[in-house]
Amino acid sequence: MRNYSKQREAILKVLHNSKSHPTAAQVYEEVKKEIPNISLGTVYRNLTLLVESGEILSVAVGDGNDHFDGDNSFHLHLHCKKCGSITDVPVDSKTFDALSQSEGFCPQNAVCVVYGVCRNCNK
Amino acid sequence: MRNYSKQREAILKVLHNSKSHPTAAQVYEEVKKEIPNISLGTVYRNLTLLVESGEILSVAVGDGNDHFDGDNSFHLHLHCKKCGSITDVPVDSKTFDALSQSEGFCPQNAVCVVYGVCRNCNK
DNA sequence: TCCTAAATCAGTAACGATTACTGATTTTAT
DNA sequence: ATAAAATCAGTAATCGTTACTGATTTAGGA
Repeated sequence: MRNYSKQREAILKVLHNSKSHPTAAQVYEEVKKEIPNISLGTVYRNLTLLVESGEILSVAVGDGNDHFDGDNSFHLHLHCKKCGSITDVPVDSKTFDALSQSEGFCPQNAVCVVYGVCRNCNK
Repeated sequence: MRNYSKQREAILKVLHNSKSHPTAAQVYEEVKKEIPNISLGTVYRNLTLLVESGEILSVAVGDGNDHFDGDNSFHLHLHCKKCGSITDVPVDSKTFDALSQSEGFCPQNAVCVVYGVCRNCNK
């Protein structure tokens, strides 16, 4: 039973209008432009709710902060170890083989996590 | 200029002998069996060093803890939202399409991060 | 519209995984 | 053997995140 909330709406809008995969703190700064007295705790709580409902994705790239993605479709994230940028790439069977050519991105390593329910828990 | 250290060796051995993708605290508990007075800080510092040198992988599944993988080859991780297990799966072009059949795993979502250096930073 | 219960909020305190610091110990190369 | 650099154990500090509080907003029935 989830009620409407202006704050959650604004947070979702920030994510839909951004391609930079902001952190919770960055979402907070951005959403403050629309709702100046919003609380950082509110941002965290709603980001968690939106991740749980599948409306957004949480992306951990190992820089100590969670990043959030308003695009919840299945795609890869290219994370640059120098500038820290996170770039979306659609997934197809050639993607992994052809990253250097198609994206000018030199892949060094990758961590992919597929979320779901395992065989044992499906029984 | 990296020196040998018995502690780092033992940590690496724990990861190579494990398929369960332990957290830092779990590595600490395991490595204490061999080096009882090892410090948790030492475990964290060496895990960071090993990740930086590419000898191990850090896998964030969104449960609040970093998990570590002694297998640094490119593969997927299946994370069960019920039991929290993390399972390795080799990557091939059919993998994403056939997860449910081949692994009995029902994929709900996925976050894949490819680490590397982007086009701009390669200039 | 009015009213009540549930949901959400802002603000703040607490938590806990991780990092930084200290002086002692180990490693490596001379 | 010795000295500089690396690493260590132990502990304190950091900081992203979560939990708690009493106040406010939402939703649905009277």
